[in-house]
Formats: sequence, structure tokens, C-alpha cells
Amino acid sequence: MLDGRHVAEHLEETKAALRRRSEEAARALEPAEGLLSKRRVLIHATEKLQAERNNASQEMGKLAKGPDKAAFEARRGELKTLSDEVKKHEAELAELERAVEDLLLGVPNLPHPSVPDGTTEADNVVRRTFGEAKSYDFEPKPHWDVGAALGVLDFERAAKLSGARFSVLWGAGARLSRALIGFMLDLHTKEHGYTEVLPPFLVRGEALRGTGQLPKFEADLFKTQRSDPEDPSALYLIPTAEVPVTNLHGDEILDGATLPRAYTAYTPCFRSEAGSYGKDVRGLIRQHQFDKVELVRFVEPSQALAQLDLLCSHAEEVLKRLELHYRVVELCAGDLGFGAEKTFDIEVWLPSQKAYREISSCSSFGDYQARRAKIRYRPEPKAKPRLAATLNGSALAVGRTLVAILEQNQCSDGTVSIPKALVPYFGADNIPLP
RNA sequence: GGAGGAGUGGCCGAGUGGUCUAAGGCAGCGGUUUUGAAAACCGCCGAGGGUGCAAGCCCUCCGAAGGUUCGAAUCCUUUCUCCUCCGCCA
Repeated sequence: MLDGRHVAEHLEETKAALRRRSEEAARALEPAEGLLSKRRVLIHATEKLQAERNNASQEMGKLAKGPDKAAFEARRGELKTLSDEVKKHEAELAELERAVEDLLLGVPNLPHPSVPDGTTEADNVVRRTFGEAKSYDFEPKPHWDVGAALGVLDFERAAKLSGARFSVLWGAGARLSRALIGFMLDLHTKEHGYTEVLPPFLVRGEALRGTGQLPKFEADLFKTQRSDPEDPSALYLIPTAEVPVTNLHGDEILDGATLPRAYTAYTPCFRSEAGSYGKDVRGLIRQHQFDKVELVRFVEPSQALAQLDLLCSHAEEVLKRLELHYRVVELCAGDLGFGAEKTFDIEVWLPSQKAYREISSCSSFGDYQARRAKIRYRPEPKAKPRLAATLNGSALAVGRTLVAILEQNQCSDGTVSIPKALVPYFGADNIPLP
């Protein structure tokens, strides 16, 4: 969420920054100016009345103990009017605050000035590439064919259980998935200094509001239901570990000396993928449920961009160790996610599609999430609390990593070789034919 | 799922309608004293917001949201969390 005060004082500047995303984003801010100035006037009037009431109430305390009951009764009538006036103002102010909040919750983050201009994916900028596309002396198959031939990937039975966009991993496929999770978590905890977390997979709406998925993107989520369909305490399945892990420090004031804090979590992720019909209908790329190892960092705002480079390098390291060809793309302003101020996507090479596909997205949110979730830190022992900056990135999406291995490492005989770094986790150096 | 009990500042904890402007303690910070430390003593010590150059002043917050009242930490309603017991379960 943007800072209402900053918006009010720098309205044109803020609109210009939002316009880099889209006209629509800039328009979302239109009503802000009127609301915010009205709010200031109302706060003033309300507090004046409150102060008056407080003073009068104190005198009433004395009067109540005195002998003059008539004076007390007379004053009481007067104060009733004052009190009603206070309540009217408070109610009006509360309504206005809600309107401001609703408005600001629907406004995306400002793109960082360093983010390249552009409106679509096509305007994203390739920053670097690792390795190169292997050449094959045969036509590389898509992962669903490779996986089916090996007997490790089963979409038919998944459909029987749960419908489209689910998968069953069998045998070596399930083991490879587990090996990847273990490998990634070990790398981040033992070499990159992250603390491992295993959070809940169901969260309150409040947590999703903190990281920015709600109120705007409810349609992308799976919501649970107990006996009452209208139950406001219904829990949501997490769409990413970012949600529970970032909100871990919601409504807390962290000791500045403990920053940066770095957490890693493996979780399944659940996304309804509403509106994505027709995209990636085959294979493991776009699923309602998938596994992911996530990195989350809480940092001082001035460190955000440097920390984003660091986090991104941690995600890249997974692919380097797995010897998978990939590139890093910086998203243009128009392609940025709702709460992000700057994002690097890591895209892995899929030889069957002759294309790079997203396998990780690493973003800095500045204080956008922190303001929503009230994540603060105290720079010095006596200093005022400040909002922290939050960052996160996948490192990596497990299913897509499995896809990349099946595709990049497929051999002419139909087997798949396992990257060296993964052999200790997987227990073999290839997946043989059944 | 059922029956009870409890949520107060960083922590402990008093407070059952009127100087609560939330006692007291612990921890922390500054100071006096001391060769130094400890002890003792004195002071400071929550968050958010409004206003002001600033010092400051003002408002809100006692798990959360409503309500009663001239006035609510205190009374009422709803709700969340935790604890104990029962049931069920892994």
C-alpha cells in the first residue's frame, strides 16, 4: 500500500510513476486527492470536539461527588449533545478512513525509477544468460512425453481425482521432486544463510491482504469453506509461501540489528488460475497445485535493491548447480506484479518449445507490503520504528525445475540424466526406462 | 464438537463506571556516587495519528469489532487467540 500522506503531498509525481505501469493504474488514484484533504479537515474537527468532551467529563467527575445535583443534571443534558456530535464526527471519519484505505489497497506499487519502460512482456530486458542450449542429435520431446515414457508423470489419473491442471508423480518422478526440495533447502540454509521455515498452508484473508493478493485478486485463490458459506473467517490455501512467511513478522517491530533476515520455506502452492484457459494446457507448467521453495528477506529500505541482486543470485545458484541453461530478464514497468517495485524473472530453457520459460520471479516490494502488514524495525535501540522492505523469490518452482531436467537432460534412448549435484539426493545418476 | 477460564505497555502484574493523565515491579537507557564494578538513589523508558521550524501541545489505542452512558480497561453483545477438562482424531 502506498503512503497516503506521501500521495497527498506528491499527487502528480505519484500519478506519473503509476502511469509507467498503465493508464488504469494512474486512474485508480484519481479520487485520492479529494478524500485525503477532506480527511485532514475532519480529523481536525473531530479531535477538537474530543478534547472538549474529555475536559468536560473530568469536571463531571468532580461535580458528581459534590452536593449540587441540579447543576450536574443540567450539565449532563448539555454534554449529551456534545457527545452525540463527537460520535457523528467519529463515524464520518471512520467512513472516510475506510474509503481512503479501500482506494489505496487497490493501487499498485510504484515502479522503481531503475525499472525499464514498457507495457508488455515484449518490453522486458534480458540482463544475462547462463550456459547455452544443448544440441541434440534427435528431436527433443516435450516433458509430458518424456515423463509418460518413463512412467513418472501421470495426468490422466490426476484428472480422475481432481480434474484438469493436476498431476501425479510416480516412482522416480516423486523421488526427483523430493530430491529437488531437499537440495534447494540445503543450499539455501547451509550456504546462503537462510533460516528454514515450515509455515501453515492455510491462512486468513488478513495475511493475503498484507502481501497484496487481497482484496484485488480473490479470483486467483482457493478459498475454503466450513459449515457456513458466508463465514468471514474462512481460510485460503496459500498461492505462494511468500504469504505466510512475509506475514510472520506482521504487526511486529524488529530489532534493526537483526536485519537482514532471510527465510526459506518449502510449501505447496495453490492457484485457481482463473482466466488462464488456453495457456499451457498440457504438462506441468501451469497447475492448480505445485511445489515451490521460496526465499523471503526483510531488509532496511536503503538496501532493497542490493538485497534483490543477492536474493536473485541465490535463486540462480540453484540452476547453476543443476547445470541448467537459463537467462535473467528484468520486467518492464508495465509487466510488474501488483505489489512489486522491481522484478527479475529467471527463465529456463525448454528445448521442446525452443523457448525460455519462467522458473523464478524475484522481487523487491520496498515498503509496500510492510505498510499493509505493519512490518517495522527499529534502526537504533531508541529510534522510531520504520517500515522494513520485503523481498521474495522462488528458488525454485519445483515442478518447473523437474520439467527443465526432463527436457534439457533427455537422452536419445529415452532416459534422463540426473545433474551431478542432485545425485546424492536422488540416489542414482539417471532415470531409466521402466 | 461440548463445558469452563483467561487476554492490560518489551516482560510480569494491579485495576469491577469518574484526576486511568493505567499503580507497582523486572528488563533497558541516562545520571549521581565509586579507582572500576556492584549496590543505593534520581530521571527517562509503547504504538499510530494531527499540529508546529522546534520544544511541545492535542487525539486514538487495555486482543478485535459494535453497543450502553455525560463519562468505559471496567457493564452488555459479537468475534479472535490462548489455557484446562470432555469427546473425536494422527
